[in-house]
Amino acid sequence: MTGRIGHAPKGLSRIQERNRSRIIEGGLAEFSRFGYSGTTIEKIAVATGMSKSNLLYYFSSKAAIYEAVLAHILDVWLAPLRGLDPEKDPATELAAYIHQKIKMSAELPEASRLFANEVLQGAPRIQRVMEEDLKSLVDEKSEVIRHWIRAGKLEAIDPVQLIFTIWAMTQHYADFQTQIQILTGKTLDDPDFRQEAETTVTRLILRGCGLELKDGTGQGDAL
Amino acid sequence: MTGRIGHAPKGLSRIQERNRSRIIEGGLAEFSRFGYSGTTIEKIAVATGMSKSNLLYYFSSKAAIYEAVLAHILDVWLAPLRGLDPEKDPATELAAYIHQKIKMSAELPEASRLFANEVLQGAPRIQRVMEEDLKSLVDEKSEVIRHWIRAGKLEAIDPVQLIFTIWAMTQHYADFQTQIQILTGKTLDDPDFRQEAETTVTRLILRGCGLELKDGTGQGDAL
DNA sequence: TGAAGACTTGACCAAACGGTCAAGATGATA
DNA sequence: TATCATCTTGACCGTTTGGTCAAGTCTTCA
Repeated sequence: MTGRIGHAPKGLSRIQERNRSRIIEGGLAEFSRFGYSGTTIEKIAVATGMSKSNLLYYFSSKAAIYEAVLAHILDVWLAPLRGLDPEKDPATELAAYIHQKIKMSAELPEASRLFANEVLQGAPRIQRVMEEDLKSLVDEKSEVIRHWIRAGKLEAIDPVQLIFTIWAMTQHYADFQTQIQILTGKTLDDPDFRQEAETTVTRLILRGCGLELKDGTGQGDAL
Repeated sequence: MTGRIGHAPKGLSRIQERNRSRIIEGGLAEFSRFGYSGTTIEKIAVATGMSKSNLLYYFSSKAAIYEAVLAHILDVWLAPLRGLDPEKDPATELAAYIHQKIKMSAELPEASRLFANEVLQGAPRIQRVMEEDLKSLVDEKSEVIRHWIRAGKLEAIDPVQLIFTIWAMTQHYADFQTQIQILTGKTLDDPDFRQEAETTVTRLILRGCGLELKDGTGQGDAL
């Protein structure tokens, strides 16, 4: 009863750190599959190998787990866009951005699906984050794209529309994985399919902006 | 007790027809907003102005309502792709297809979100439909695209990837409406924004395929 | 070693939910 | 108007679910 945890970010014991991580991991798996309402604390407990009561020792409620999961993946999910560098040339940067986004869809499809689920339902729990952090990030990167356009490095195109279409195409591979697998038998786990997806998206975006990519494949992996 | 309804498609009374429609309509609104698990029969009842018991008079279970909703929108949702005509030229046809898909996302965003929700969760209830009807439709239309490519009317591109990217971009405006509204303050309800979206998507797709659109705007509305 | 906290759990509770049922209201038909 | 099938509803039931609690186990450290 004395061991109040609440939302203290400081002084997590080894056990707390480990168990909170496990819960967030299991929560991500369940929430991304079944949505918020379709997920029960009990199912997360089973997924993590812990008891339901113990989950509620570390998080005060189901909603608290959900929010922790969301917060945990938000930064990593937005990282690629943050990396868009106005000093480099747009073809390289856009191709790299698409590469990163495809990579995220391949390696963290659950994160993509969780966001999709959340936004689909009106983003009731991350509205504030979107209105503040995401909005300012998108505004900032829109300005980068406008900078390229003003510099004559890029054809005129609405920056926000450009960002939306990149999001749409890349995340589609994670969000609609089931459909894609049914129709093609493949997912982004298949290296050939993944390369084909990346090539297609890159081609559409770059050409749509009047750009050309020098090197056909094999972009660097570094952020 | 004698008035068995079950799944008899024949001989629906006027009242039955009206009430089943209302339930499907209300069900679409609720299921698309909150997902299957997040929707309660009671909420659908309130939305339709009927009692919970009465809903269960017309449909044997919540799952039955859900399936009726799904079935109801499936045909109309796939209609645009069915219209892809191999005899006409690809630029016109692809532009028309994108136009239709944007139109659907604008006018039936709930249908788009319902499908997105369903697929996101592994398509547990429409897997068969996708494996059979959708797969054969996509196969057929992929062949149309390949036909264009063989005839030299279209650059070489993977037909399935092309279809996926069109789906991704157009449906994104419905599925992520909340996000788009937060970031731009607009939705497809805004005529200017809708035109901008359609122009952007059309431009990316056509250029990506090495095509040009003669007429900039104002495509016909007819199917 | 032993005490004080941190950690874990099973039993339990109230609310919400899907679904049943019997009884009443309404509409069609003669 | 009388009759019967259709339609509608409130009361009710069993299950599931989020969350509480008291009691027990394990860690840590003097």
